[in-house]
Amino acid sequence: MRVEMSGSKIARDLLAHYDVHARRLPWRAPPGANAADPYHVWLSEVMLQQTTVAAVGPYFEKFTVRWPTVEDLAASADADLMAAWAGLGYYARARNLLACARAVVADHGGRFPDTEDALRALPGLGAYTAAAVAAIAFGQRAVVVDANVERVVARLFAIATPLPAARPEIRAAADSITPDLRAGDFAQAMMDLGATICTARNPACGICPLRQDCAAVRTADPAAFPVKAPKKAKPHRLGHAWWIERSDGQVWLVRRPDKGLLGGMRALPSSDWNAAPDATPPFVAQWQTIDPPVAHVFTHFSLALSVHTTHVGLDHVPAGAGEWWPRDRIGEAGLPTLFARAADAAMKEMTDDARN
DNA sequence: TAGACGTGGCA
DNA sequence: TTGCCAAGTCT
Repeated sequence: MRVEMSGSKIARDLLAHYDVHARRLPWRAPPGANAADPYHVWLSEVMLQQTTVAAVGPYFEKFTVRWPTVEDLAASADADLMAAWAGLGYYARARNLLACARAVVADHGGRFPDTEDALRALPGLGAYTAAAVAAIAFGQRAVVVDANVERVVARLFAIATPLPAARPEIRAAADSITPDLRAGDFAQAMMDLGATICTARNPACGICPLRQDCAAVRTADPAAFPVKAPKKAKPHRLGHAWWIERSDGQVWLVRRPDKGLLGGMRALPSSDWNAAPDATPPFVAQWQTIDPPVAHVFTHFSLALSVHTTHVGLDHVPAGAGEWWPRDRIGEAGLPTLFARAADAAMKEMTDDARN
């Protein structure tokens, strides 16, 4: 018989703290309730990838009201799902979300598999999410390592190897403190700790339940862990977008190719992101260029998007595939943020224009 | 395996 | 203003 049923001293200290201080989040089972719904756990985990709790909240609410079960989600039209995801970013997640829901229905009878390996085989579930769902929704012992856990573990063990080289070392250390029981609570407790106390900047070591267990708190600068490799500078790029407004108040929208930036999303017609300052418009007309361009920052480059507007008659036939969309209902088109801003700028310009 | 892939908040 | 950061995955 094991002496410590709940694993390491670290796990015991952390779980005791979690029992009192766990954050109440919409996708978590309330205290004392049965395990959380695997559909809710999966949906929230995907939404939370590289995304803050605050940003996810309204989207999780909207999705669970509109699609109460994984079967409902699997039956949704692609365009509806993509539009509902608009604004949350990393749109490959939305495409994979639908593919995963459909795989769960088609291959697993509408129930999520309960092992880490089977979960890992589903679209959009990588090492982290498969472990998190296995642990949180199904109570399996799984080593759940996200950026919070990396930070907490790097500090607990004062791991000086820089990321990403430190990953194997950090994972082994996380494994060593993960309990056999309550692995899901342990994972969530580690993430709560990372989000509220063991934060990236200005960690609150004074109130940390693990300060007695922590190697970094005994160093000059606990916040210096984890050590990170320097980042490369992000390039600046230029693009053009065209706001084509018909005399009946409708605007020409296109759908972007499934792969690549903002893949599968509705958008304004646009150039690529390595454009020359002077673009060739899609057709000859009187174009107004909005000044200044829309500035937007992506993960790997920043963009100055020059927006050009024109009016066309009812007889105008744009080249290529697309659809006319009422400008008054542009908010319902599900434009990603970049194009939503371009649309705002264009509509403001058109209004000012009409006034003069 | 390193780069592609969004967005908003904060210092 | 700029850079960092937030429950990563895919290729």
